Amino acid sequence: MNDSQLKLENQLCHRLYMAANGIVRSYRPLLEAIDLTYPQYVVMMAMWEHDKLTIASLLEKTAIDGGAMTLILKKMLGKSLLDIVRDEHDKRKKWVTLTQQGRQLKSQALQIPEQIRCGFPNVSTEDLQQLTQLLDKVLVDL
Amino acid sequence: MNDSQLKLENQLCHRLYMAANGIVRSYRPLLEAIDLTYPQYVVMMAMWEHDKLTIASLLEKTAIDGGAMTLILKKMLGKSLLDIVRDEHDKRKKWVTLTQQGRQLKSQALQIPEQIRCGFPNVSTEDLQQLTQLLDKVLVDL
DNA sequence: CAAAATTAGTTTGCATGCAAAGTATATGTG
DNA sequence: CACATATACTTTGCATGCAAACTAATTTTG
Repeated sequence: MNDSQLKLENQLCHRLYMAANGIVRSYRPLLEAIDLTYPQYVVMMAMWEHDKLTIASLLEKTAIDGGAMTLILKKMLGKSLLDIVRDEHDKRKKWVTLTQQGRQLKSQALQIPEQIRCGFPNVSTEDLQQLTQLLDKVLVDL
Repeated sequence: MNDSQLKLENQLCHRLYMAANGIVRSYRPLLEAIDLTYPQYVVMMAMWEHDKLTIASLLEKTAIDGGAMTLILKKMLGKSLLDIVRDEHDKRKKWVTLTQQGRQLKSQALQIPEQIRCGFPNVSTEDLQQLTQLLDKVLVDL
């Protein structure tokens, strides 16, 4: 067996780990300005796109852990960014909707993607496309 | 402003987030067999490669958070995987070394990279190389 | 050389990620 | 219709990730 395969340098997983943490870290100052954590921002993006979702579909779209989601939504409720109401017919379900305030926050978030993009001058648009395709290949195997 | 840029589907960051969490998750059953968490495994890889490191260089090589590292090393000490001794001349420094047991664990870990690899039939060797290169571009901008 | 700045680690408080157990509600089966 | 399952969430316990404050020791400066 080749133990070069155990070298940190050769671990795709470790590169992903560093890149994912690093990028989330680079969002932090921008998100602080609108008082959101990164997972909260992910929830907001899902909501801005769909306006009304059950918690289950929110979990599916965001890939956030269920247990964590309960707390995240609780925090966001406290900030009046969204409302949560139980489904009339299926009382297990809960519907999440944006408040006026939650909807308005979108205008302040619109500039974030571009600002983040500017922080990665070394990554070209083609690089981005390739990365997207390759990561999707990884994701289908998960 | 184009609000398609705020769609979850278009976020590199979210793909990285899902891929990184997902891959770490796929390590879990294999690492459970040798009683390591993923960050502990990362520390072990660094140690197998270098045999003796200060905590500072371990932090640099693994990119693990300092506060977390203290706890991780404490756990690993408890499992007798490594020893930690204060530097004679610079009493701020601490040296981490592998115990016999820690060194021996490597033989059981040698098969992990290949087993993980097998879990991603959709990702070719070239894909892996490309991903590595692209992630390195991201990493230099962090 | 003494004060200021820096370095190496630890501690603390908060926010997840994750597995597993628990609750409430619905649905499927006999 | 009663019971076993399945579904949608919540709760709990543990392990980080992260920023900031803190301690101890070393180095730099004036």
